[in-house]
Parts: sequence; structure tokens; C-alpha cells
Amino acid sequence: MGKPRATLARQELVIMKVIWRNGSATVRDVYEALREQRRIAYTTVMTTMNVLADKGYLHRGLEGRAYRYRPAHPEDAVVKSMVQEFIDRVFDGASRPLFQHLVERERLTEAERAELVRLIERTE
Amino acid sequence: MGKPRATLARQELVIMKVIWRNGSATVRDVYEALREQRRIAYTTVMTTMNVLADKGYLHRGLEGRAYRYRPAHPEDAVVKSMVQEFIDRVFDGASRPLFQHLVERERLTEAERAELVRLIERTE
DNA sequence: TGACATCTACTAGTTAACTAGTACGTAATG
DNA sequence: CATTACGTACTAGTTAACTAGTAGATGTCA
Repeated sequence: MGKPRATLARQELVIMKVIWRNGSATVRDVYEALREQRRIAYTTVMTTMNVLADKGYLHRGLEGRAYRYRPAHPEDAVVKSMVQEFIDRVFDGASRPLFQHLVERERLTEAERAELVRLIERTE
Repeated sequence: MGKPRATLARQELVIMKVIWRNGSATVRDVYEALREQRRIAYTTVMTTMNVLADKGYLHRGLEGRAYRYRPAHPEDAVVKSMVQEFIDRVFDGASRPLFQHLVERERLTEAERAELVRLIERTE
């Protein structure tokens, strides 16, 4: 009895990225882009894009005889909510542990550390 | 044709957290813990814990007439790989954008900023 | 105009995640 | 010893995600 999740699934996010990058896209546009990476059917892309429209992530508008899909929300806002969901799910809402993981994740050079500090200081 | 994912699903993570917190646990232990939050069947917990054992996240050992489950990997290591997977999936492997989101995510007080800077400086 | 390309709508099959029931064995207890 | 409690094994149903095929409409072009 799985509960309905209005979140972006793996492949849905891949498709959204293409559309965000292009500003808008047709099924064919996305199909061509995905085809460069792997084998996938045109109809698979179309079905997923219609799911995204149903979920409210995309708006459809007729253009000639094909539909053109536009993002309903800016990438930044959607990614932000994904980060929030991840923090909630994995760290019970606390962002500090994630910070910790990030700074420990990779060996930071002196320059990179300085860069991060600057990033923090700069933010209001 | 979904591909097999050896990742921790939502409810699986919830259960792992209980077991990490306790060091080890029986099905009943986890069942009792989850019951405090919501309605769930004993057998549901058991099935999921056996899935976790199958996936290699838990080891089972008989104790009396019940099994005792122990984490196969420390929480830190598993969470680390989850962070990595998230960064790969959402930010195409770049951790910087995630940093950016984090520092912008919440209004940081002066003290919190200082805390973060200290965290960065402290890390080797 | 006939063949072919292109696009949508509709249908449907697979896997993972999640859920829980039934059957059955064993231990405890009156 | 009969009943109850508790644990596992096995089965199975639902939803979301992912995938792709078929049918049919329409446009294009030789």
C-alpha cells in the first residue's frame, strides 16, 4: 500500500534537467538528448513527460502539431525542496550533520576551504 | 523494467536508524519502536528487516528462539554513500551547489556562520 | 495519391517498495 | 495437557517508477 509521492523520481529528474537547460522542450527534444546517453523509446519519454505534467512539474502547450513543455517551477526552487526532503529523511531535519559530511567527504585543499568560508561569509 | 537498486528505501532507512541507535535489535524491538509513531504490522517489520539482511545491510544471528539483527555497516558509512548518491543524482557529482543551497537555505546567524567556518577550518 | 514520417493516446508489463495475512512451530502457563 | 503467546516462513496484494508497444491521426514528399 505505497503512499502517493509527489516527488521527482530518478528518471523524471533527468528529464526535468534537460527541459530546464533548454528553457522548454518537445518530446523529441528530450528524446534526442536522452538518446545520446542511452537507449530509450520515444514513447517512454513522452509518457514520463505527461506524468510530470500531471504532477504539476510541467505545463503543456500546443505548438504546431506537437506539444511544447515548459517548467512549472524554476530549477532552483525544485532542487531546494529536494534538499529539504533529503535532510528531513536522512538527518531528521538537521542540516549540520550534512555540513559535516560534506566537509569531511573530500580532502579539501587550502584554497577550497577558503572558498567555502568566503561562500559562508558572503551569504546574508 | 525497473533496475535493481541496492539503495536504502524510505522505510528501510527508518528501520536501520532504530537498529543503529540500539546497536542491535530483534523484530519486536523495531516493531515496538515504530509502533510509537504509527500503525504497522509486526510481519511488515519482519519482512523489511529480512529484505535488509538480503541486501547486506543487516546480519542475522539466532538468539534464543528469535533472531537478533546487527548492522553490517556503521551508520556513518551508509549515510556517507547516501549523500554521495544524492550529490551524483541531483548535482551531477558536484558538492559545491549543495553547499550553496545549504548556506542559503536558512537564515544563518552570526554565531552559526562562525560555527560553520570553524567546522571547515578544523577539518584536515 | 500512395508511402512514409511524426506525433499523441491508450494500454500494459516489470521491478522495487511497502504492506499485511495465513500457516505453522515452539515456548510458556494455567 | 490445553490454551495462549510469540516467532518465522511463505504468500500475496497495492502503488509508483519505469518501460515500451500498438493504434490512429495528420503531415510530407516523391
